Amino acid sequence: MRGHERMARLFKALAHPVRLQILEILQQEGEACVCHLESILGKRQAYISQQLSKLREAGLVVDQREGLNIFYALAEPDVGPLLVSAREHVAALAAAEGIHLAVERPLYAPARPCNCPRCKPTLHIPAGDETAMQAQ
Amino acid sequence: MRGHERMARLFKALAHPVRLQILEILQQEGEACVCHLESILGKRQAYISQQLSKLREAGLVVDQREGLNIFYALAEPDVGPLLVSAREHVAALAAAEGIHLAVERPLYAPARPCNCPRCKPTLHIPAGDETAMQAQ
DNA sequence: ATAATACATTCGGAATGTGGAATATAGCCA
DNA sequence: TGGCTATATTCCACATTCCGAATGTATTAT
Repeated sequence: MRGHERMARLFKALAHPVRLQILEILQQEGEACVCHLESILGKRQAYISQQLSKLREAGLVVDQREGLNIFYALAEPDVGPLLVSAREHVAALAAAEGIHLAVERPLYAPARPCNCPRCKPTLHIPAGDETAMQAQ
Repeated sequence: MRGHERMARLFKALAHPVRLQILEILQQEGEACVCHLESILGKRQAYISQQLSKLREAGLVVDQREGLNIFYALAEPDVGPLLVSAREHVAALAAAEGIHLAVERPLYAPARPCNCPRCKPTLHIPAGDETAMQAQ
């Protein structure tokens, strides 16, 4: 397959706000189970699973079962650097429009803590704070 | 608008092989008129214009009329670094699959030289050579 | 075996993207 | 003015993606 088609497929997988959020969470937390993502994003479980499926097909994440839970993590090679580039570009574009976007990644915490065994109870920001990465 | 939606819109604009090729050509040549892109890519003029329109809406390219010709160039801030990141990621992924993709950008030349005033007749590779960036 | 939990998949209608064909517009020249 | 050239836009059929609802599957506990 041509390189451009591979790149297009990669960008297609990334062209969705919820998928981007999932990747960001995985980049920050290292790994997360589905219930964790569900709690953080406040979306239905099936919906999260659908988006994870797309990310899996694109080779962007890997999954590992551990009892009832399935933990997801960024696949190697890591998309992290690419996401950083994209964030910088978007921030620069927004700055040129006079809009300020937070460049640093937001700290995620589940709205309601999920009860998976490996869920740490350390919540970084109080639930309901959604000002990060938001246009002003 | 949320930062993730901005990023998703950016990736959506990039999620198309012909648009990626156009950006690559502009990155390499600095600027190009539509007839030039038409000659290089071997696509219909209206089709090229459609893709350029998408790139314009996404704020990725700027156009400048010069007589009958309209010259396109990458907008500032430049998507170049982001494309480099993406190319590296795709190349690393392909390498992990045992497939070799050329990482360096291919040199483009029109199949038939177009007759716009600023078209240089320096052809880098003979017409018809399409092995660059192709899986082996 | 049954139930419960955590996650995945399938289905279907609405929305969006794709690309061909035809047509429109803008600038140049006679 | 009219015609020519370079580029843009509109229209349309078809394909794909999105996301809610329902259902399926794997694992653990009782």
